[in-house]
Amino acid sequence: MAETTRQRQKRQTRERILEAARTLMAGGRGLDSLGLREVARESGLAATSLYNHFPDMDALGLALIDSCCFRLRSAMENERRSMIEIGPARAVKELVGRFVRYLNDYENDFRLLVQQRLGSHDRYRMRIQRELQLLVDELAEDVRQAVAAQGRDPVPAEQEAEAAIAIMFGAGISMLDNTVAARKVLADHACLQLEMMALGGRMMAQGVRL
Amino acid sequence: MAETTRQRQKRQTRERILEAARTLMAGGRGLDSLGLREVARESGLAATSLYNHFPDMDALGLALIDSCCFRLRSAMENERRSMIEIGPARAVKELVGRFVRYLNDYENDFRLLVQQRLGSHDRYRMRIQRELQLLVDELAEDVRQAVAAQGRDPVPAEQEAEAAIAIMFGAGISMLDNTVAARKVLADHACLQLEMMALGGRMMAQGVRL
DNA sequence: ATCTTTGACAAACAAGTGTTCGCTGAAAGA
DNA sequence: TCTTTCAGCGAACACTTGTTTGTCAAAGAT
Repeated sequence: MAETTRQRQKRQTRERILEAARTLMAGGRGLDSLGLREVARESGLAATSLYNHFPDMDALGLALIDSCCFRLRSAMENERRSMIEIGPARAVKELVGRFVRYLNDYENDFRLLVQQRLGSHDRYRMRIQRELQLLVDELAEDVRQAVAAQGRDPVPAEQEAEAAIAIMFGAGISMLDNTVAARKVLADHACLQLEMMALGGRMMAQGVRL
Repeated sequence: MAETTRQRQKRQTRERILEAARTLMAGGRGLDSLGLREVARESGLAATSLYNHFPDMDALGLALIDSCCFRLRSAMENERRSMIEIGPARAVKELVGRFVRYLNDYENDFRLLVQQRLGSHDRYRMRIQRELQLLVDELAEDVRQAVAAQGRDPVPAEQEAEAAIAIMFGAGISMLDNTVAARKVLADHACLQLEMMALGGRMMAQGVRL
């Protein structure tokens, strides 16, 4: 069934509201500090009109977070050119590269997600935690594939992935307060750290211990 | 010179204000959502009295953050029983152990720090970033000492420390939404991840590559 | 004992908050 | 063509916000 004019306009307005919220947060402001009237003003609507699109302020925030989760997933989605083909060193570089590109494009998304990961709002937190877990799982699967090709013990794959995400997000947080140019060196650091991690995982699977 | 009655009372009142703010944040609330009047009410003072202790609301927040930084430093301070003595595996366990104890004691401190690390307030952010950098530096020094005893190349010591902090903080964030009991398994994961990291660092220093 | 300092307070201000209600005009369905 | 639906709007409600001003009483200094 085709979309009626009404439906299309409503959808567009809704998008305009979310975009306005994004714009307001661009200066580094937190989601909590956004006011309904402020968002309404920025999107050129009356304050009350927002209630035609979101039942309350929380719903708006959740919609915003949802879209951020979606874009993070899309940006970090692996093309499944497995590590086996390109080798682990290049795989790390690709992973970090994707992440840096995401950060440059959607810096405020990332800020919002990391901020709200520990926000006061339970629904927001759970939504984000679930998303990050999916990210870890996906990466763990990649590690497991590469590992299987080497006949390694697959035990630490999840731990490796979890640590890798922690390292990358930590680097990302540092990058936020740096110029795009200075981020390159931070990205190199992250690569080195991830390589150490991968190397340690391989050795540990081979039975080497500290 | 001895402390006069006036000075003592003022100091105590100031402490009472900060303690009230802490109490209000105990439920997981963010610093941004705290109102001056709310803090005043909680500490049994008139709203205007807070201005006798802090020039404005931002100063109160900064004082709060400062005290959180101090407690984090105190809790994580190494007794300098170097890794050489106890071995890297036990060193990791001790590090994580200290961190978990800190987290159980000062959960809201940690929450506040991680939250405001990406907060909208520049002064807050920089204060926290500096503190975390000190933590990394300190840990890197420990790593370097252990490394020197083995005649290893000291290059990746800072990277190893940075990654280690990222891993531990990542684990800490996950722990926040879990019961104290369930945190033990997360702590074990963190230990494993840190061991992988240390192992990778050692191998890399020996020239082993991916 | 007198004078100065100062922490605590109440009142007030201008502006902000999220949300509800009743209305209007245009699009959708009959 | 007539009727229903509903996105957008202005007014209003009952708060809350950070901050300033002036007053008062207790502590410190002389």
